Amino acid sequence: MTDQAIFDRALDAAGYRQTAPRRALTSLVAGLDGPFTSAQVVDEAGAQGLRVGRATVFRTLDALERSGAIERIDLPSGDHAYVACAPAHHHHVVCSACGRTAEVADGDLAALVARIGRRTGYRIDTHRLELFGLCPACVALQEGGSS
Amino acid sequence: MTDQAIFDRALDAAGYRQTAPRRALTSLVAGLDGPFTSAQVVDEAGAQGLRVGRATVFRTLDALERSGAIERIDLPSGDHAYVACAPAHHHHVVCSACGRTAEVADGDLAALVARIGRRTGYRIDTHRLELFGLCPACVALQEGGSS
DNA sequence: ATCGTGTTGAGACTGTGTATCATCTAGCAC
DNA sequence: GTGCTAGATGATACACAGTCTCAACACGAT
Repeated sequence: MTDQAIFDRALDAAGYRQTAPRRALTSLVAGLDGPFTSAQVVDEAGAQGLRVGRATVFRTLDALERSGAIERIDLPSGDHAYVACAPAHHHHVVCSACGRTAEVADGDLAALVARIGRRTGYRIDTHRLELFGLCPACVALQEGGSS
Repeated sequence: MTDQAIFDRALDAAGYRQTAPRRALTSLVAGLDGPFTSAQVVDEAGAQGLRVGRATVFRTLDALERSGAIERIDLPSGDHAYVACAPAHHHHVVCSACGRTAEVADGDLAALVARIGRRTGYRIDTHRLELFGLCPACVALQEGGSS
């Protein structure tokens, strides 16, 4: 759950116009927990009776991504999903049970990436680290339930 | 460039039958350098006059992935690609200019992942690290050409 | 209020990947 | 070698994500 205003401000800052469909979508997305796929947003928009075209959903997600308000991640299944996030460079841990995500500061990884660059001779520009597992709540639930 | 026999052996070991279409495809894939997409394999198969169905290409790539002979990576563009690789857990650095890849041992990352697990409280099962940049050859080329 | 430009929605389109199903064949037992 | 059977194949249809087009529209600057 994120504040819709954050999204709207990010879009505004990136030079995108404030329009009714975009506000409707940022509000919708703000109400979603965990990572969401574009299909999910399209469905949810339909369920809520928003009359926004599919293309607009993709365009708005794209705009949000460009303005740094959401980030695209790749689920282990190969699907693409988005997560709301702070604009700084960081990574996500995704709970494979409930979908909850946590952000992880880049911190130590930068050093590791630099080391890999030295070792392989590659000049590394970008990297992507994604972590999957169980969040504390789901770990507790599993341990409570399966004993 | 990888040895086709490695692929065939991997398939065999994983309990897959040796069939003509599979051998044709492993041979084709063995001749590809760098990461390749399924579309690329389909096209190449057509170009070489192999009469294998599209479905078979997908099935064979799936079989190769399951048997650990190739691994699926996600390009920054969001496309899915495959790379031939050793069966041990590791990561890839992909050259964004020529597509050449290098493998990076998991090594230090394991410690980092453990630390992230402790810090976030997540019980991390799997992770994915992908690095993109310029390989040594392309770095040299760029420096030579752009001065 | 006017105007230019960015945005919208509908639908056509492209491309990737999966499902179906009748046919075929690898590999095994004999 | 022959016959058998599970697994594999290819053609085709299908499902789905994402892009493109284009006429109509509306934001927001003036």
